Amino acid sequence: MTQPVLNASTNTISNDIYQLIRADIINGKFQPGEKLQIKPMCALYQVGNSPLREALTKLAATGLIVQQNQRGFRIPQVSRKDLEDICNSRIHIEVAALKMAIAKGDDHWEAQILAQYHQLQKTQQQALVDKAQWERRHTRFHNALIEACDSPSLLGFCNILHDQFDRYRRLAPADANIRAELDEQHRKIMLLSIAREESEAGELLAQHIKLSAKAAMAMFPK
Amino acid sequence: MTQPVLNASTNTISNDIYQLIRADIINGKFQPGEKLQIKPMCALYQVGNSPLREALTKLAATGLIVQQNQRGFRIPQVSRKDLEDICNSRIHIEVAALKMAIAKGDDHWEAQILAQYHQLQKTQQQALVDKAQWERRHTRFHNALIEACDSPSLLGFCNILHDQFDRYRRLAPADANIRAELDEQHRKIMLLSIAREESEAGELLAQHIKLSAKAAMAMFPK
DNA sequence: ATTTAATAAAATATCGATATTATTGATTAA
DNA sequence: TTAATCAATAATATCGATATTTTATTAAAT
Repeated sequence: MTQPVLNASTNTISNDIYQLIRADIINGKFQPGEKLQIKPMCALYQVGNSPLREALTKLAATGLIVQQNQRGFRIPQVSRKDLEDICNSRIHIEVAALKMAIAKGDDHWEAQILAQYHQLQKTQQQALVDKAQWERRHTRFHNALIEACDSPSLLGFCNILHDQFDRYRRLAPADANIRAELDEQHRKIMLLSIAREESEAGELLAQHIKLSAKAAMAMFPK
Repeated sequence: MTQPVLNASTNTISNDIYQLIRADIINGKFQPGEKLQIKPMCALYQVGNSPLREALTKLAATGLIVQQNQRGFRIPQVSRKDLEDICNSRIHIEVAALKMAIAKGDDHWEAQILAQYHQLQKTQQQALVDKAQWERRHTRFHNALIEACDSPSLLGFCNILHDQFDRYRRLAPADANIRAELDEQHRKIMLLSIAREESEAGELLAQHIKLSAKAAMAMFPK
């Protein structure tokens, strides 16, 4: 009796394209407020009507797209209020998940944090930083921190918020000083987590999220 | 210059059917683990292929359905572990939202809580309680409590968790004693919230959620 | 000029048919 | 028997075409 093997089965077009569009939105390939018309999108991604719509529907459910009845799909507008909401919720939920992970994490959890941090470091030390790779590894590092929280629902919410947050982060110009401080925070969060310093790690993660949002926040008037 | 009027526009079939299927799942019209085949579902809901799939895709994104690549959709299995996760996350997020609402809520918020509580009461006092109506009003009451939290993302997560939680609740047999205590908790939560007793209201809501889950939890071995 | 109405154009949402993939059942080999 | 292979059946996912709804354009009216 073999296990159902999760669903490593063949990917669907709908699913492939969902991932593609998701990445493109986060990476700012579309403007805030931009209309995503069906026919042009089909042409752009080389797929048919149905799988495209399924992908957009799914993205709408995670807040990376907004859907209006009979009026199609568009990229959400950006605003200070929205960013503040995402930022606050992310702090609230991700910090809770980190504390739970610190309470429950095992050797494998610790090892994964170290592994992902190492990979992130390696990417940063390259002469010409591969932006897409950095994004992927940065996400993986943050996920590794909370993975042991043992709560699928919280992990799901963290992913949703992370995606929305990243769209804002990539919208803002990079700042070398802030970047350096963020990197240092990564290191400290890693060490504090593995040292099981629950509240200190949580507090630092909260600060880290706030600092990550700083550049994007500056784009909006108070 | 007229406002875009939200999207009160014509509903789509996809959207109508999404709401219908969502309600049917929460109300236990399908068995845990049951396969949702496309053709039979089209026949059952009297709609075509595409809008059905879009509705199912959306439901999968909120966790009320699971999707497997190339193997369609099914109702999620139930388990103690899953229920515990949903219950804990709901406590964590909904209590936070309540506290924020208590901090920020205005007259309108207070009035809405009173109004929704009153409606819920009225439904309960009927000779023959209309189950569907009670569910609707119960959801509205809980939403009214947290609505003023001013966080769209937290409200969204609360809705997702509420739906998943309700499926479990409706799975378990009703217990008159527990029901009476839950009703009394509603009253107290309402009063404490309007009295701005932040931490007491939060604590009671947490207990309320735990007690709501009690009957369902008893269905699973420890 | 600015709104209102009617028409044309464009876009969305939906249908019905089909290709692709998974599942079932039968057949053969170990 | 059990396992493995292949064909048949059934189900999913996708395509292409069409009906419905929205948006843009033009003409008429205040």
